[in-house]
Amino acid sequence: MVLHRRLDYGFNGYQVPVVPRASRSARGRVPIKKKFDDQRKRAFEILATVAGKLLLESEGSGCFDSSHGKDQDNRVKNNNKWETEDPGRLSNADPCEKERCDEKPFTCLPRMKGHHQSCTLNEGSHVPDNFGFDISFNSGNAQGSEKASFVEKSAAVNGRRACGSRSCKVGGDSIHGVECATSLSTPVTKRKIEAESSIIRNVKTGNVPFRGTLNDKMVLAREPPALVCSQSNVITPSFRGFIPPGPASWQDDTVKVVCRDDDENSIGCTSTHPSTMLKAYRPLPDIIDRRIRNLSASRCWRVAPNLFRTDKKANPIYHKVKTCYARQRSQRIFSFKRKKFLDRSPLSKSSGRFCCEGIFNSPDKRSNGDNCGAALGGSSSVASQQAPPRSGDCNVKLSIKAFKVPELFIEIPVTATVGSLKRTVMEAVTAILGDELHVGVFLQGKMVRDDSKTLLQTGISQDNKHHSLGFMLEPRHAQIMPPECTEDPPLLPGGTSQQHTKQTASPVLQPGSSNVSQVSPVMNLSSCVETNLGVVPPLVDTSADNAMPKSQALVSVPAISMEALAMFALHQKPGHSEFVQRRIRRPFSVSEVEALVQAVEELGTGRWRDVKLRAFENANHRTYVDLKDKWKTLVHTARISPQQRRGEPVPQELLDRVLAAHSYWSQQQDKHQLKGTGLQLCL
DNA sequence: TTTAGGG
DNA sequence: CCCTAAA
Repeated sequence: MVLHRRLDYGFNGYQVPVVPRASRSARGRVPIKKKFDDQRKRAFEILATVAGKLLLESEGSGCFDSSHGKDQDNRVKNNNKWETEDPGRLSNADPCEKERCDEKPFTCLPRMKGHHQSCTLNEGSHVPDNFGFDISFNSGNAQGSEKASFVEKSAAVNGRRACGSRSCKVGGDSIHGVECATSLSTPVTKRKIEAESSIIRNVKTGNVPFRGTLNDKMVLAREPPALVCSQSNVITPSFRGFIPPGPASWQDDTVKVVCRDDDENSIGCTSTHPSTMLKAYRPLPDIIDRRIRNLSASRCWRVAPNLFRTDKKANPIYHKVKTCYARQRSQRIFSFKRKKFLDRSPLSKSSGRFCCEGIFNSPDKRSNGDNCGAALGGSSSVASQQAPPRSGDCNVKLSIKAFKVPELFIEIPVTATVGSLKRTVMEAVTAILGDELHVGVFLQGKMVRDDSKTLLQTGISQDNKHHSLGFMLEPRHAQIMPPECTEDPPLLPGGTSQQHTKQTASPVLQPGSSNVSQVSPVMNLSSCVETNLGVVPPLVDTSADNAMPKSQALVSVPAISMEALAMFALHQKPGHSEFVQRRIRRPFSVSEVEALVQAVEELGTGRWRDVKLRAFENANHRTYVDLKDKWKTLVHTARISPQQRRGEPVPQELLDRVLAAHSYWSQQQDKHQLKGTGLQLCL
């Protein structure tokens, strides 16, 4: 019996504009211990950093445009203007830029109360301290408070305040500054990214002036990437002039949306649900921004040291940042818990690879030598821009305009809210991006699988083919293991299946729905299977305290699944132990709650280890501390009014049992205490 | 390591 | 969920 008519949305790729952000290394001092809100944010950060670096490197000497600040002072002044969100700044800016912003192209996300903030990087100028990168999606209509909060992020530029949330342009791409990074006097061309990884180690800074092509890119950027339901493949932005005549794979700024329902199991069969998809698409920037915002928020103190060189009076933000710094500092003792982290972090124990390290810095042949550097130094997906090879220098200059993200399938009940849909899409994308990323290269629509081939052999080095070179982000183990998309393995004791059934019947977007995503033939990604075989990717050591799949590209609706997927998207580079990651939030399902209640009823409170062993022995992601915490919240939940409860509703019956068990065991505890006291008194 | 409790 | 004192 079909409880829900489900809609399957296949997102045949997202455009992930490459937006640079600051490199950790350039930031100078890194906090001894820094906890990130979650791994996904870290993944985004990494991605953004990498991508942005690539772009920067490729664009070569991209620096701040002199028109926006011929010297530092002017630039800072401009920064101040940005900070005050003076839209009039645009009047002084490149007309194209203004136009671009007015038309809300994807590269010009509304930020900070709707004002686009951008500047242009040009050769010869410098990157301010808080020049940063982040990722934004191709939605020009991101709204709301998420953006505004960027205003809160501030940083110092060479001792002067500057808004940490600016948008700049690099070769047509927007750069949303998030935080402090390099020294002001550090030209872009000098900036390397050794800190994050050695990705660009071999990159030769492409000294390709992009001015000449800037407008071309702008033309491209001008068109909002409306979600167009078409049969075309995903398209990353490309130069119009370079659009290959070939099959739909290079249509402009379109994102294929494949919509399915239960009657259409055929992968290739697509229908269109434009309105729905547009809605579904929109939340992405919000999410991303939230991630970035949180990220920057979590780090706002990191830039503080620079601020101490500033003049308080002249820089109100100084206080804000300093306050933030002080507060965080007071809250956290920056003790470094690397060991703890390593012990707990699955991936850190395993591959320990940086997200893209395997791509750019792996020992294999896929990226070594100048070819790698060249390709990366300018890696260009779509908006490739190639300088004529100089004699004796056959480097390929590329510029990654955007990454293609693997196709994504979502199944969601028709009864789900739009908000659920948004969240689902977001989480799916997040999960993908949060995974251990692998960069796929496709040339003229075909994936280049042979990593050992040289660019020359592959044809990438040929000018006339450059336009069809693309980069795609794909989960590292996408081809290796079939990801699970079901809820956490039914690790609960007997009776779980019924609970799951109960859960499935819930109209709420429920994890237990056992959604099975469909295989994406395009991406060659495995489908989710309703098994708990625990297939282990060869590259990942699961001896750590988890048995969860680590790589999923296709994601089904369950939020928990999404969380689970993202959970292991931890890209930890050995030695970068400051990246202490917070575990992903994984709300307890009703069945888990039931199992917990049952165990506590039997064992009592205060025996969390036993509870764990009894009811969650195989749920490696649930520690006894987690169970204890959950019980605590359950008790609290049971005591508050149903209106005040949030999250997935717990059946009242369970909550009653919680209260009963809690009071009972509390009594028992009291009795024991009294007993002990009495004994002591007697003695 | 586990418990307990604050954040 | 995190952190940590205390057992």
